Amino acid sequence: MSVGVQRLREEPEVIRKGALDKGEDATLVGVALALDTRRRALLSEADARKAERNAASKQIGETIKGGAAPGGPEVAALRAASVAAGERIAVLDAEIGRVEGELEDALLRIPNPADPDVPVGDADANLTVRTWGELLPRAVPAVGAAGAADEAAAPGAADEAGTAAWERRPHWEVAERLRIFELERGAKIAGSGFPVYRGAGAGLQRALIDFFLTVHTRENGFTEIWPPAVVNAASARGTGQIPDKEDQMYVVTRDELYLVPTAEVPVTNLHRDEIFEFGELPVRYAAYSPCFRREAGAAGKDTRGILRVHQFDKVEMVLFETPEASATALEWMVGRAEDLLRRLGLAYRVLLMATRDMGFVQAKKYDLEVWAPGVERWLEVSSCSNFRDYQARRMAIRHRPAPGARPELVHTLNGSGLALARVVAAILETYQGPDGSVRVPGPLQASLGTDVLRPPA
RNA sequence: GGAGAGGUGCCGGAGCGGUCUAUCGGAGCGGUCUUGAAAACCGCAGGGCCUCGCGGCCCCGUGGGUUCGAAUCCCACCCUCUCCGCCA
Repeated sequence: MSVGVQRLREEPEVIRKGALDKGEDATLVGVALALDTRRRALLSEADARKAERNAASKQIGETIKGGAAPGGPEVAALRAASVAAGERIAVLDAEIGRVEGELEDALLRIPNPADPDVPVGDADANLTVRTWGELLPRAVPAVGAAGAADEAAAPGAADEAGTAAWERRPHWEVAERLRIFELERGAKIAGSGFPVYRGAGAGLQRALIDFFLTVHTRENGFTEIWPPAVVNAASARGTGQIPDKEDQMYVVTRDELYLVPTAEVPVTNLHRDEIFEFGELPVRYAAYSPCFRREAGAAGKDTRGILRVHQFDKVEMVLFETPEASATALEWMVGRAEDLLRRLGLAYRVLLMATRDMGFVQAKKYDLEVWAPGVERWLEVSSCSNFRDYQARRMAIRHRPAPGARPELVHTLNGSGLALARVVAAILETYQGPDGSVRVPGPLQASLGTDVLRPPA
């Protein structure tokens, strides 16, 4: 996870500005550069000494083979030279190790510069790229119209939309009447923030996962991956979960395993330390996984319902692209996530995140936010990013740009397609009726075996 | 969990203290020949780092150790395979 010394030497000003734009410490660029210079000087001397030692050792072998006594004066002199070089090497190697450790440390704290077309600033500078669908109000007027939801929803559903005025309820109230969440019991058996889905609620989870994966594999050309729910330390380090976000992860200390916070971690690590041959790219994976997040420090925020929980479900898109193709691939991937929301008939907007709101490792990032009319808020359901070569460098994921050519780093991207819990919340709030029923979006009807969920009598 | 075997460059597979600066075969790349292809032959050829370049250094699962010198010897750990045990 770093910009790499190569680029640091070539365009330090770009890296420096990138750090400033993201509100990070730009002085580290100078520090890293100085360490790199020192490292190279040390390396040169160490290499020279090692060459000396190798030559001496080789000569010892030849001298003995030539008939000299192994304990004789000739051999003893050579041996002394080799030992002297060895002592110097030990000192230099120790110093190199120390300098490289510091360099890596500095590099780790230099962010990936944002692409030139990313707005500079904090969250206020986020750009709304586009909005789709009708933003339903919480208060439904008396004349009965279901609005945007109708476009993709069950035909004939509008006639039940009422005559009397009413107010949409937040999703947790809708779910309670439907008896599809078991939040208190989830807290009992695991803890607060570990939701239990019951009946049609469970079916809804299964239907959404299946819908997303089916579209991705059959229409979008993704290869489906069903990854482990835990990863080892090397993988957690590969995508940068440790050391930066260690507090966010659940750790199985006994076996040194980490519960995955997103399928990005296991799936991106699939190709760690590998070289794609010419013509193998792009490689595009879609993967479902449960996602575990401690959400340390988030207590009290969004605690109602299932907006912020410790375990949720998500289908993730992970792309390995050539450097030339990654910019286009990001736009394409965002389009794939949008397509899912449209088919579900959920209003959403696409935000281009500004430098200080996009994260340390992303070069460019879009957020998809779905409209939840029951709470009248935008909910983030997808985050699609291009990391360029920043992640790939740490994981040594490379490709050959031409047959037999030297390997170069790939570009990695990933994006949610989509995160379930908030989509469920949006569905419940968008498609609810005054009687507590919820119409089922078209793509999920076959799987659920009904076009409407009704509260039990 | 127990016993045994093994981890070498893209793959297969030698090497078991000093011409190993890692043999050989296949795949790969370039070339000769050919209308084209195959075959044959010739050449190049793993990954990383330092260097303008010449060239040098490092990597034989990982990390330590012994030695003037380790793929080769010693220790620890990891992984794979076979058998046994246990078990969705």
